[in-house]
Amino acid sequence: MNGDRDRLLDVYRALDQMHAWRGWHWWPDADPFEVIVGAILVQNTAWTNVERALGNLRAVGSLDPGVMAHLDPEELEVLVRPSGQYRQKARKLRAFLQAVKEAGSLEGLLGRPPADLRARLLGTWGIGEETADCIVLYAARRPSFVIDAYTQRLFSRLGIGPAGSSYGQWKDYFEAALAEPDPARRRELWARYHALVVMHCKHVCRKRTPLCAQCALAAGCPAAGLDGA
DNA sequence: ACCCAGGGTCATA
DNA sequence: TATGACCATGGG
Repeated sequence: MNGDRDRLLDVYRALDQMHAWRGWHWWPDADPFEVIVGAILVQNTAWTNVERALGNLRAVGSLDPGVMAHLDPEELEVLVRPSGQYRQKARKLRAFLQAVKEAGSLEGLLGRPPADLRARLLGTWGIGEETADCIVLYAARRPSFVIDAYTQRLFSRLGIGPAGSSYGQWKDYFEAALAEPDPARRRELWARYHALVVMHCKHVCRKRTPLCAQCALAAGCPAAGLDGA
């Protein structure tokens, strides 16, 4: 529906005006493999912890699929330990490296048609829908809208969203409402949209300390009355 | 001493 | 399909 698109673009512009000053120290232009490692390590984890783990990996030159693949599994666990759930995360990284191996190369894997790539990622142990979409969007740089807990929380508050509540329903809703004829423009809009949502929720629209009265979205946000005395 | 963070898997009903 | 236990570190 066209009204949905307009509402989403209004929110987009509001978020952009609020957070553009923060700069773009987010994934959009980072190295693809680093994006993928970050996407796996950040699962249910604070980003500051992920930065430590990425720092460890960088320090030993392992932010490279070929190098990481030759690490001792136990050594990999030690390196990613600060990101929490370190045994699971190390196993997930090795599962992804196996997928790379089967595809021949990282470029070969990321170069597959987006739907094919997404299916292959979902077939990899430790990669679910959100992580797969992050990889398609920010590493392979193809359009695929990312849904996360922030997105559902923010837009539920604003009374915007699909009929159902499953990941696929949210994804389909945003992709339909924010359609663009040109794939490059589509990817750009979706990438920036998700980045803005994350920035907004990290800095403003947090669950325990809603600051909606100070937020440009306050007029449409039911949580606006929760803060203040 | 809690609570929770940019999820995902597995077992159960 | 849907809910719950589990993973585990570090910051507030």
